[in-house]
Amino acid sequence: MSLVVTDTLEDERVEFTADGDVTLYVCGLTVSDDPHLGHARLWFHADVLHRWLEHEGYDVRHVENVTDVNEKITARVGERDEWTAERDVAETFSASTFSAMRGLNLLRAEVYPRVTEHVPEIVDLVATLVEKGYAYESNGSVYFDVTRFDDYGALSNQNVEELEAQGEPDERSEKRHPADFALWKAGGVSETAARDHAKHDHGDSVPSGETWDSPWSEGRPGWHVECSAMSTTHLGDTLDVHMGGRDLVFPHHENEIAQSEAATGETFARHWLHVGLLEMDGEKMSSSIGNFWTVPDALEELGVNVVRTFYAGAAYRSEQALTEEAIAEAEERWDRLSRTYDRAVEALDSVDARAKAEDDDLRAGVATAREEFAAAMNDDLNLREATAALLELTDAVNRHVDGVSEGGDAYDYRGLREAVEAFDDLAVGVLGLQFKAESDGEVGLADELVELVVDIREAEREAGNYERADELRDALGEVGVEIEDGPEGTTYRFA
RNA sequence: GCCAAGGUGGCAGAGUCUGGUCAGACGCAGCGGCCUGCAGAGCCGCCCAACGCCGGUUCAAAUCCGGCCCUUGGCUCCA
Repeated sequence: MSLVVTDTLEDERVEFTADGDVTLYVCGLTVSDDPHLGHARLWFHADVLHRWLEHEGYDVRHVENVTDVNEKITARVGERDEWTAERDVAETFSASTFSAMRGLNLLRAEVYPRVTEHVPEIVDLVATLVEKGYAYESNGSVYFDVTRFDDYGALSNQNVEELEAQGEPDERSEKRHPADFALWKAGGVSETAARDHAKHDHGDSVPSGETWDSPWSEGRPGWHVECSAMSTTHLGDTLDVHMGGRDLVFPHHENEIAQSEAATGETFARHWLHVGLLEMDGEKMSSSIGNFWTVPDALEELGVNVVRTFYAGAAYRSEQALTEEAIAEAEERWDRLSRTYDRAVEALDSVDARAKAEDDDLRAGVATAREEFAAAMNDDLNLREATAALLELTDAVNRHVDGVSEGGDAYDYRGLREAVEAFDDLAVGVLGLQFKAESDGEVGLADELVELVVDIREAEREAGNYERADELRDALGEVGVEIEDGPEGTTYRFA
């Protein structure tokens, strides 16, 4: 079975095609602030695509840029004492971005290129475009001439004639066509821009940011050209997949196509995948609107597994609303998966590998879950359906374990092992969830103490002192230990 | 105004390309049962109910065509 994806350029579902190696470029972050859950949504879906392609036998070369040259970054210079230059601000938020990515359990990309390290490549690309007649210099700045590129607007279905002006008012007079966009801008960040984007008062010393030498002027690279230069540098002229947020379709990605294809004459990207925006209170989550949850805060409050389960609840191409209900649902789904995984591992630990009992329901459940998971993933990465396949497997596992503890047949060692392998392969390997259960049999001090309390409570229960027993259960609950009384005694787990 | 993505049961979310075989699966919320000292977890069952609106094509439309309404995004920095 092959993977079908929704391609923005083709405007429809298309079969994913690539040879054994897949080049994946993700339009990354401008490091001017802590990343929020909207950014993380793109990362998550790129990560799951990466994981699924590897699962299906592809070698994935994943590159994600870090935009560390931007007027919003410059605008924050001086906000803290240690931020004396644009690079200081960028460094702070690059660090917080990478830390957030680790916290989200994202597979590492091969390279995280930065604009500051690719200025020569950017200048070369701009020079090529000028030589080929696709760009022109004006007052030391260089603009892309959209009228020279026939397919301009194909990605976003825009008509060049109807486009409004791109860029700041002061640069419009330098352009031949209002839709032309900057490849290189002479000089530093304008005082207006630095003041507009600032979160503090600059007073008299307004930062203008770093500038670089070029054939046209001492200046700064345009935003769109960075991605073209960096993706080509690391992944070649044609990308297999280019991913980004839906809000970047126009003008950013449209401009990338124009620059790259004008320069190389090759198709820039075979597949364009756009991730829908995360909404909060009916509008998109955005730093500039202020309705955002930072990744560190969300991880602290919900944990990586709930966050990832939440994202898996909606298709990448759709919008997704972040609501209390949606989070509660994700918590329930995750708890259910993780409890069942723990039960399966525990049962597995308690049986002899030579155990011969067979539970056809369990074994069929594993096979079905694997088939349905794969079918869902190949159907345009339908993660909710894929998760549903795993949740159906939890039913089969629970039925089996319940059946045994209620006096039925013995455990089906092989069936349980296959179930745990399926969870490890799919939930852990593809969805990037992390189960806590370890079957190493080690007992730590915490376990011994909890068992001590559980024993005391058990004695109270036997003596009929339920009030006292409930107090102990509540007390354990407060320190994060869940107690469950079952047919075969009391079990506990660290929540 | 122009461009794009959507509008399906209480919520969430498939199906729309390839008209009929599914308005399906999973989950949340709700209801009942088993189990239980209670709770939780787990299992089983229920949930009469929904295809934004108006036309058209067709033996047949959630699915195709036309018009309209609404939501979100883009057209300025934006994942």
